[in-house]
Amino acid sequence: MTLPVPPWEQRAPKRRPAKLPLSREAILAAAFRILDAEGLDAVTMRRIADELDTGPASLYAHVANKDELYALLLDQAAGEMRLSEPSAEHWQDRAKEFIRELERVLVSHKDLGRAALARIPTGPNSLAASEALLALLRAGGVPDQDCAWAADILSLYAVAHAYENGLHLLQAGGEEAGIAYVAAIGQYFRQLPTDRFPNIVELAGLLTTGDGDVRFEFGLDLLIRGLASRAADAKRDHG
Amino acid sequence: MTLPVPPWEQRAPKRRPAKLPLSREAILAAAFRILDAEGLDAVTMRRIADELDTGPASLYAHVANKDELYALLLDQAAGEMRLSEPSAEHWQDRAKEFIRELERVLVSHKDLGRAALARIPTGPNSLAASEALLALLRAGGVPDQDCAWAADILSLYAVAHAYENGLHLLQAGGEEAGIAYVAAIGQYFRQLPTDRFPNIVELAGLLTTGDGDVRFEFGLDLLIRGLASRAADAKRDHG
DNA sequence: ACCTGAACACCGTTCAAGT
DNA sequence: ACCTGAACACCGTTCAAGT
Repeated sequence: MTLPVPPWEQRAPKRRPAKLPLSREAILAAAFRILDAEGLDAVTMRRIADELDTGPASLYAHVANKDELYALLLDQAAGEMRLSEPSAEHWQDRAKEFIRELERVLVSHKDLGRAALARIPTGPNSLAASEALLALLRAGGVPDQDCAWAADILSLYAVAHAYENGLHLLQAGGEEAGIAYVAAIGQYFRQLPTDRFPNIVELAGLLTTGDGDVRFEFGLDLLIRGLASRAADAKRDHG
Repeated sequence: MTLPVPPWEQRAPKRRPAKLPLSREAILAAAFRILDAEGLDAVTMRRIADELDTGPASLYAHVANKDELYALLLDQAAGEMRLSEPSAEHWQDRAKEFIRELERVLVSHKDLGRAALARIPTGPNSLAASEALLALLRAGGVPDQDCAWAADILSLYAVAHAYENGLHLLQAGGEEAGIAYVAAIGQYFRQLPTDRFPNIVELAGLLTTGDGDVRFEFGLDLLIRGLASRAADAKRDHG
């Protein structure tokens, strides 16, 4: 049994319990909520403002612009990476784990990887991650210039893959729809004219097998083999 | 006996000199003009319509939506690639040339590479390019599954690099500004606290040396070495 | 110092109406 | 069939005004 509320105590129903004071943290938290639910495209200044019961202009007291906001999201995500210690003997495994971890964290925030493309990360968490990767590679005896460029290339690979993976996951509306889409592409390849596209037709099956993970591992294997091969060459030439 | 001319076939006297009839070709041409001058962000339905002296709604009679338009741009660009014949002995060089060519064509259209990310190309020119790449790899004796996945990974590498390169070229407002930006990043790395970021500080120079091209070649070397290494392993295991 | 409403200059896409 | 104007539901960012 519920008692009637006297008219003088009736309030407009507040959909949100308490309006927290605006802050960079609150803005980032709201941004992550939207990002994780709907993807990066939904993370607009106006949506965030909505989420915080204010107007879009209010955000600009705490964040320079949307680009800086994305950089902050990225650095916060970088802080979620679990970094491991260098190991001379197992540098290849450690490097692989690092790149997997970067990809994992990015995909866990949908298509956040897109925000990492074409940006040199300079936030504290991103720097700590780069530092760890460089340490991993140097411990393995990879030449310094290779370490520097490899850190760049390996991260680019993780980011690009994370973006593709995250977007598929998002727009297909789940893992299953993504698989169905790839299967449909396979069918499309199979029915192409054999005289013009013999290799595509013949390899249609192989082109569309493997989920994101095994394809990711394949590229990772190529890159690390390449690095090891160069490191071996350098050792031979030098010593 | 003359048939009546339907109203829509009657030609209105053209008051302005050069208004071509709308067509997919005219729309694509206008889109490329904007793209090559200002980059992908400027290629909006409304800008294209402006360029063609019409309203944005008119474009939808020729193009399903903006996403299809981007796919068409991409396939037309793929048609600009110069493809080479397979060669068993020189498959590594041929594969490298292919990836360089893909990157070159994309960068020649500013940041068009972005439109290639997270999209499986299905247009005729893109298919012809994929077909050529698969032929190149198979001629070199790369195992079929490796060919299939490598075609994907190598293209992803070219596309991701082209996007970064194209964007730097665009937003820096030219080659020189881009170099200045990288140099500034180098200075930033150098003044970081040595205790927290020893490797970044020490490698600051190496991290920021090399223009886009030599960094691109480095990654390409890693990938092709990796492929060759796998191919050698497969040969050993199998024969 | 922080927040706000209103405005500016844009978007992609739809739809009924025109030729 | 093709094209159009107007509208809808959005954007990022600025700015003068408020507290």
